[in-house]
Amino acid sequence: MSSSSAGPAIVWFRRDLRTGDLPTLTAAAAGGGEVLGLFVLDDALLRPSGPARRDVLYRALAALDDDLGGRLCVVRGDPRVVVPQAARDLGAGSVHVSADFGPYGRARDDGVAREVDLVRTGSPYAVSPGRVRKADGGPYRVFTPYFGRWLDHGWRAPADTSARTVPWMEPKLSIRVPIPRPDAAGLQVGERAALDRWAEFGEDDLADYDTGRDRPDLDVTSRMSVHLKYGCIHPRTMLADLADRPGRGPEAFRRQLAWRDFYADVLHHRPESARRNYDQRFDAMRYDSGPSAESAWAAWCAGRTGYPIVDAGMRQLLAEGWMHNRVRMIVASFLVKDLHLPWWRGARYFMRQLIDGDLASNQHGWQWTAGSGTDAAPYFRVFNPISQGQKFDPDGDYVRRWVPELRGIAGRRVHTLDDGRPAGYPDPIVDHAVERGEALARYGELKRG
DNA sequence: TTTTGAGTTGTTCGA
DNA sequence: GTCGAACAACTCAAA
Repeated sequence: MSSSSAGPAIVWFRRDLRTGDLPTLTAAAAGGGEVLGLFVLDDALLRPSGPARRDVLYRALAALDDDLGGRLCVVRGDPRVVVPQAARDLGAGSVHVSADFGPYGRARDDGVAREVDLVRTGSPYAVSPGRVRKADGGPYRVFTPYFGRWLDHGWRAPADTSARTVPWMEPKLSIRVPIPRPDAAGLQVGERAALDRWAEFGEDDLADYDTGRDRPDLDVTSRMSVHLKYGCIHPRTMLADLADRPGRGPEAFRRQLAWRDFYADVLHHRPESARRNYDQRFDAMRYDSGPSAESAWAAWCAGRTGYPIVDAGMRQLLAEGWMHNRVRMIVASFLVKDLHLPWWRGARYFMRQLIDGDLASNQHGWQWTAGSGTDAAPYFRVFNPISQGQKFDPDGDYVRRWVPELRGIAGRRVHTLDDGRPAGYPDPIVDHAVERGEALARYGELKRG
């Protein structure tokens, strides 16, 4: 089959909900005919997403539909069935996608490709998984050398954006369903919102990103993760801007974009590591179970552990569907090393709650904390939730923002609660010093085992 | 071929 | 209060 067939071309949107800097669209428009914009609501992906991320998806779809002049065609079902059906109904010559490298996405796309002419152009990454290799051809397991090759690799300049004005086809498919439209109030997502936020971050906080990014109280991170999640902006667009910005801040931000690519690369080479320990020696790790473990789990989820920085983070997650990265590490360390619960429970909970939940970054970030991943933290690196709070939320503003019970306590004493706990705020559910020792003992067993 | 040094995100202890 | 050492084991690149 060939993309020069008589019928229209289909652009099947997935994690690329934009029209600018979109190679898929350029490829589809090259045939000169009409283009149908298609999105598939796939329950296999929607179910584990949780309501907050589904809401963001619907917002991004609504924005894309507006950009297409109301011509985005949304259908529901298994893509292996409905995409070929759409192609048949329209007599489409080809279906254009940007490549998906996740375990589910790859299997799904291989299935669709058996039925239609599926043309993969580009991916959601600056450097696609599998393209950065060691001299011996194998994948990297350590970030820093990966980063060196990643920088050498470079990325193509932003694609021609004139394809924005392709002749979008009227979506007259019978299987079309309406786009769920959340309230106009709330988080702004979509291509325009992503570009606006990126410009705002570049003006306000990028220059000091290297130091400010670790301070949850200051709230000066980019908050671009949610826009990257559904491809409302491509990292290539951001890297092109960063190239004109010297300094430590832009450099630190470029590193963060490389981490996103690194973890996608790791997952690409080891798809089973989304669910299982990357380092299988950790399969022998002892975890707590039973009623007291479940009650600790419930306290962690609800933000009622009695450790202020942990509770602030978990409550921000519940309220915003987002948590500052430094605090993600603190709460993850607490679940794994203070409560002795398995990383994948925390990872699954994050994937349900987070609006930016990205499988590769989330699962491997958790494995980094647990020590079972690539480039993992040394096992003895156990975060102390009180000193982490004092160091990164030095005036206690972040804690007071998210834990109302503690608003009456001024300054950094909100972390130590030296003068007692306000009524209604729980006592610590565990003793950190004791559980740190317990965690080290269990890690020690792995080495001997 | 072998060796050497460095590596996102830390804490505690003793001097 | 500050400071360096110790807390493993392994990957990877450069010498």
